[in-house]
Amino acid sequence: MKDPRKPTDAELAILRVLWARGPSTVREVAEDMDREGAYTTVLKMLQIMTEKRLVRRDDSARTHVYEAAFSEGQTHKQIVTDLLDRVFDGSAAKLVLQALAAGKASPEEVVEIRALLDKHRGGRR
Amino acid sequence: MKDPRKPTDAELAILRVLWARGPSTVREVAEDMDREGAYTTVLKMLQIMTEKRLVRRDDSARTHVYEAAFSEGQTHKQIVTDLLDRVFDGSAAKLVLQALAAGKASPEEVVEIRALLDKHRGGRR
DNA sequence: TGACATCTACGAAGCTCATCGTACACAATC
DNA sequence: GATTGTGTACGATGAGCTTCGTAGATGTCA
Repeated sequence: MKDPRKPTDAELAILRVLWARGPSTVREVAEDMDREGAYTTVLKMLQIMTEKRLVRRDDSARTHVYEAAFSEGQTHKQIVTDLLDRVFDGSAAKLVLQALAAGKASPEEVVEIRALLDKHRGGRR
Repeated sequence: MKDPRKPTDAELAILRVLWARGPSTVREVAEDMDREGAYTTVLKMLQIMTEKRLVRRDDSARTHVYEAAFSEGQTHKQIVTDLLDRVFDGSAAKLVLQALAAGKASPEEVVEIRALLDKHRGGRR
């Protein structure tokens, strides 16, 4: 159990549903993931994620209800921090450079990013 | 073999050495990674990475020489693109937001990022 | 040539992830 | 109270990753 907040791909797929739906049962999560016949898979994943403390389980009723233990923002931040350390020598600038170089930023987003920077610099003053 | 350009952690560690050193032998790579008694491990990794086309091998001499198949920039871009799609709904702005929120960006880097943005907008015109 | 160093190849083992089948508990319904 | 539906628990499996030991080929040097 290295870092409890760095979910795998399958875990992330489930977390996405939980973030969107809020506390949910296994059935609800499974149905929100188009996948066929995946009920027990989702159940098992949620059980494992409970052990890992990625989700919280309310098992007071017969049908358990699961809830993400960390917010989407916290998790994303954790993922980025990890990536920064692991791949980009901790340099946020390098990462942003690649994000832009990837050509996935629309002009609107560039404007948005600039606004973020303004806010950030403001906070640093 | 899903995406040949998305290396695992151990692969990345080796690629880092290759990017820094240029074409290298197994021994050279192994020595640049402090790890103890890792010679055959590095060899095996390089063999696997050759199969995956992550590195190129020159086996004309008895001692083979390995070279990264993709540049550091290409690889980083690939990693970021993947992350963007997998985690951030393809939104570069969300990713940058988290990078800044992670608090890993120094004031100097913020300046640097701003310069990048200027350049990027210029390219878009 | 014989001893030794260096190199590649290969297989096995331990691990995590992800998936699914099966078993069993409990509730509702007729 | 037997059947059917819905739920959890758990084990097995297969894939991929990483590590390392061992075997065997090839070069070096006294």
